Amino acid sequence: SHQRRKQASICSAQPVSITYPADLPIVAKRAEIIQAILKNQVLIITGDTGSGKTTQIPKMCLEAGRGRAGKIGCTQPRRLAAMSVARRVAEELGDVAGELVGYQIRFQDRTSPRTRIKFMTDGILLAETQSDPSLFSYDTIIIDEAHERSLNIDFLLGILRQLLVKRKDLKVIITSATIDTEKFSQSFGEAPVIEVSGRRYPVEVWYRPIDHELEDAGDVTYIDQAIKAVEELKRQRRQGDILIFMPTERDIRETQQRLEGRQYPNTLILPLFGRLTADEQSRVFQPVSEQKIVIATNVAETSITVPGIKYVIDTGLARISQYNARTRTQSLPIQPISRSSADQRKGRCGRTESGICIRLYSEAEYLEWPQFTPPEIKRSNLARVILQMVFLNLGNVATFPFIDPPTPSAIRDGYATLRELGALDAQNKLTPVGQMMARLPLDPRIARMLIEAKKEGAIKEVAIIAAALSIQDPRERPLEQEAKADEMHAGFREPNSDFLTLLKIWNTYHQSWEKLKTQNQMRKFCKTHFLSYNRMREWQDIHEQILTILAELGDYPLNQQPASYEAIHRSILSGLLSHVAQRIEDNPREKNLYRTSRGREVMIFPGSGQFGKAGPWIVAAELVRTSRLFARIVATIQPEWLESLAGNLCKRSYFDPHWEKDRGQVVVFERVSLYGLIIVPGRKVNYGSINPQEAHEIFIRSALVEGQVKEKFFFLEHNQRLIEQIEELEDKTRRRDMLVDDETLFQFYAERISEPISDVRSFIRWLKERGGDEFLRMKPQDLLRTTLDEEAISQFPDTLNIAGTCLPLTYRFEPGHEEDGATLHVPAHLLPRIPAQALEWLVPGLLPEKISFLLKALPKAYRKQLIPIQQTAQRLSEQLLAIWPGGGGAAEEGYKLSLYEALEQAIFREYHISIPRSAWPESELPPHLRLRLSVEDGRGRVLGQGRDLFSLIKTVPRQQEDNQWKEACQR
DNA sequence: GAGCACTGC
Repeated sequence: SHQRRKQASICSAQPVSITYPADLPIVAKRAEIIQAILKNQVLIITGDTGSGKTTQIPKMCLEAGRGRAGKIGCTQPRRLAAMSVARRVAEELGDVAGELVGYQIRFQDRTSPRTRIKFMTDGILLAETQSDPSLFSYDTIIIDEAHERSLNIDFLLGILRQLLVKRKDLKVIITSATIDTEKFSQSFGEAPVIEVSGRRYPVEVWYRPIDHELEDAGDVTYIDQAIKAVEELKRQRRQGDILIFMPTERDIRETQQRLEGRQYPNTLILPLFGRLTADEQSRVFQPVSEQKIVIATNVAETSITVPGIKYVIDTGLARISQYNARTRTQSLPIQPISRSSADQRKGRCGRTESGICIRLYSEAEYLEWPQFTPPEIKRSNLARVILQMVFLNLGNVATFPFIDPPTPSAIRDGYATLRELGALDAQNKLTPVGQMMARLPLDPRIARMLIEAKKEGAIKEVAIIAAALSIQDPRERPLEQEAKADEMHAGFREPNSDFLTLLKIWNTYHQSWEKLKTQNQMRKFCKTHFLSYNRMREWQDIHEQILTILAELGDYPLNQQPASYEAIHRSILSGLLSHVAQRIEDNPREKNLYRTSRGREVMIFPGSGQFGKAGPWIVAAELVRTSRLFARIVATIQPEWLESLAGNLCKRSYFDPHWEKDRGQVVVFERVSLYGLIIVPGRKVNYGSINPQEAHEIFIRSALVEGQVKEKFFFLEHNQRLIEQIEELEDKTRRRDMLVDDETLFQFYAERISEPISDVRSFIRWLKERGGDEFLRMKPQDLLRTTLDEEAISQFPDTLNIAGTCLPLTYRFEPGHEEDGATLHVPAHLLPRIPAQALEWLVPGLLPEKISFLLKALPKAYRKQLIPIQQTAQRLSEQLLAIWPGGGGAAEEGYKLSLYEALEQAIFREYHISIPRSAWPESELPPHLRLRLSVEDGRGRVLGQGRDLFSLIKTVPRQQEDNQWKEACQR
């Protein structure tokens, strides 16, 4: 039918006649819409894709007198749409795109000063808010496809809500395909809603739900169910094209293979998903005589419109990106879609004639599903949005008028990410680094890499890599040619880093460009190397854009020398510190399993050049959870690089602080971890600089109290001598209560060493400043717990006078030890002259205990007569001590009397009791109550030891008299 | 041992 055109003249300087294609449903509402534009600041228009809203509303704005004080800006979610819509509207206005009607997308600005209607991607408008925060260049803004609720759209809508208060002259029109207008209307002060019907044919819905019991048992899959649906259509000999929605590429390939296996006559089966090459994708547009069965992912839901679809088969499933702020993990789970998504899929047929939508789920399930897919802002890391907001001074994120405000935890996580990248300081204020990151059209992590690259002198390489990480992988793996593609790609592979592999692709491509110089030749080059020409161009464009901005920022010089592996990867790491992983060593069979931040287990993606080849530490450009958590684009790194890059993000713990004599320093083991990964297991560091007070205490205890120092200190030697003397007294008197404990020694030093010194060098310097160590020399009263009992000590002589010679005595107080008690040191030649009685008489200090023991161990008959034993023992001890023979004076004659004989005499004298010699339990005496002999030669060598004189005499060979003994004794 | 889809100073 012929188009009936409605004419109107616009009141503007340009003599343009505005006509409308009459068969578009929206044209019927023209007057109403123009009135609404005139009356309201905000207007919401809903209508399906066929309604003509995208092309006609801008024209109605023009007719309503908009586009004079500023342009009419129309945003589109996709570049292609912005471009093609602009061309069509220009054509309808009898213009060419770039004049009255222009468009701007990334890398392409087709507007002129005359442009009144500007189509653009929503990203462009968002970017314009950086230089024109109030969007003064527009008097009208149309946000098209607002129902798609991308991050850009939600951000723009929030900005517009704020802006409308300031700019009363600005008109905003929001268009949406769905009936979810309430939210939009409410957010914009109950703005009026105009509904425009779509131009649609009826679509019948058939529910063919999968049996979930069989599905859970693994007996049937949604692929089986989809094939059954195709069968049903085929059985009924239905002719139109079929579109099947599948959640993943794998499912598509499987479905394709199985359908091909059925060898339907006159049928063409085509896969459709984002990673397909442009050629492969374009096949769905070509008209063919066969019946087409297109098996597609979500691309076919909004991005790619497959023409002429008569039947839709919908699994009701999709991979939906999900960001979990708590675990900081991005996942791509396969999930049931929303009702609006299911309706959108259904709407992919019925555009040119009536259609049928076969749903592989029940109506009840459909009704249970959420009405809308959660907007992207609820499913993403907010770092980029927050950085922009801080940069543009848009106020508090938590109170910013988002239609669907992100959760507080998502906001916290976004801020944390930016602080970790150094874009914000601890007060969440923009840092100079953040300032630059905000200006780069890159993900904050990637922008961060460039800032580090400046320090590393690696901007040239990192700019190329940063651009590569911003695009889809340029490598293509066409169906049926995967092996060949892999083979060609292997030529680019760099041994340790997928990042360098990308760099190699770039370099190879550009070296060829130098040689070939024509676009056609480069297309060929790309084809033979299985690279996407378009993506290579996109890569180049982004690279150029990065370099332009760096040049504008200034002071980002390109390095002339090629950067080292380390420089490049340190730069990369600066943005990806939470994407570091360490191989899990307890599983040697699985080389590709790693532990990454927050204890997550991650596997190198099998498509990576590092699969099975990476080192113990890696960094990954992306961590995405699908069937498991995968690391994609991976490089081997050295953990030593991390500590300085991570700075305050590193957690340090210290263990086992101790004194090291050789270093003369208190050291501690330092463990450094980053997001739970131990990057330094334990290295010795000076504890004095970490915990000076505790280090000081350890220094005093180990170096001074225990004396563990290589260097000589006079005060230490002095104090040590004093201590030894007191210890000797303790050994003699068999007490452990004379010397003060270590705590007191510690206190002595602690009180006097006023500075928290913990190493020998500082200590020496400090002593010098103090003019000596006098004040650290102890006096006996510093070391003694009580005053000395000189009388008691005299009972333990240092020598015994035997055979005209005084022989040295030493003491030890250590029950159970062989040397416990008193030891008499005897020159071998004097051994035969030692009287056995000397051993019995022991030393005065031990005699009372010996007598007491002997009395207590007497046979009962005697013992009974001596009760109370303790008093008896004391009395006898006094008498015997009076005649103790070892003190000299009595000299040779001293030991004539046996101790037992003396005891017997005293007992008889006092108690008139005769004790026979055999009654004394001599053999039961504990060792320390028997004098011990150490037989030595002149050089101090021990020839024999023991408490039995006669066996010593038998075993020790005779020696000549030694003068040294005499001298020693006289000293 | 294998990843939905868009997009930008």
